Amino acid sequence: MEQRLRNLLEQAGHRVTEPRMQLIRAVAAQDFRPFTGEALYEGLRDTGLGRATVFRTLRLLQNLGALSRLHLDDGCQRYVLTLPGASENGHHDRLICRQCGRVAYLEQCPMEDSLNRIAEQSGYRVESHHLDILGLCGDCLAAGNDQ
Amino acid sequence: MEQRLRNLLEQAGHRVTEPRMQLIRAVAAQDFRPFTGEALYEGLRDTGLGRATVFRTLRLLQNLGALSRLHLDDGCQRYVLTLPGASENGHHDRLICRQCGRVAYLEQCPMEDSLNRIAEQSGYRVESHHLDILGLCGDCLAAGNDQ
DNA sequence: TTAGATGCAAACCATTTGCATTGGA
DNA sequence: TCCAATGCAAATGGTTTGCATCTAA
Repeated sequence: MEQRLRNLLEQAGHRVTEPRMQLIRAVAAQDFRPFTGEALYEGLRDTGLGRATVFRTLRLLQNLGALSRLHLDDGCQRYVLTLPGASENGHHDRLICRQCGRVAYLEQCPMEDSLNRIAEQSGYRVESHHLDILGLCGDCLAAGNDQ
Repeated sequence: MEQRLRNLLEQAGHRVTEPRMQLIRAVAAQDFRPFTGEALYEGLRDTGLGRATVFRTLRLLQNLGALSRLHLDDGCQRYVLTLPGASENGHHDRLICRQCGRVAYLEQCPMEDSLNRIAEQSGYRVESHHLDILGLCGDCLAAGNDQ
């Protein structure tokens, strides 16, 4: 995962700097658990990374398709790692556990069949979509956190 | 629409005050076009409404189910009117025109069939979901704004 | 060598809060 | 009457910007 992010930077013509690698390591360690820029900055504070660098680099990684934002009721300031290659079809269909926060990606888009019908009925030219499914993941159910 | 919002307030035991009615009129005038709290405040500034009242009341209307937030790339600070009764099933499936911004609601949830299958395959207990479809509406297509 | 990246601090912007005052039920 | 709602101003929180300095390519 670190390698993937590093490659993304290089291939887009951005420099691979020490601060960026430090951030990349921290991001990779989150492993599909959402995080805020501020939280990441806190965790990297002692390495000397500046707040601006953290936010700038997160935005960069988002633009490169490696991170996406989560849209929960408390706002949309959380980032999550995307699945490699998932950005090719332009969207991410996600399952989000409201208990532990972990994000899983649907391998297959459940909307594909519906989109043509929706376009027809609505008169829209459908370009993309954004689907988040909320619930409790198997682990949290098993742990009895199921209320 | 104004009446609907007014009723929501009353039925929930909130007072129907002059400032709130002024805000409700402004919100109703937006007619499924998204708006930010700040923009609404600007438009109401000369009526003497305070910023805090605007934001407090918008949040109240959101909690009552009359407004929901839009989740676009530039953040999620935009509100839109919901369809009356749409909050009963707990979610809103939307079509959003990226040109004119107008929001349309899908009458029928295109996910219903898929959700059971997704729950089964993922081991999640699916509780709700959030679907936004982005594209160009018929009007904008007809107007030639189609690039 | 040199544009791109960094760190710091200050700026920014939307939103929230504290508090004394007002007004709807 | 009396508590919910208001307006103001100040605080907040997350994010961005300006700028001098540094460093990867």
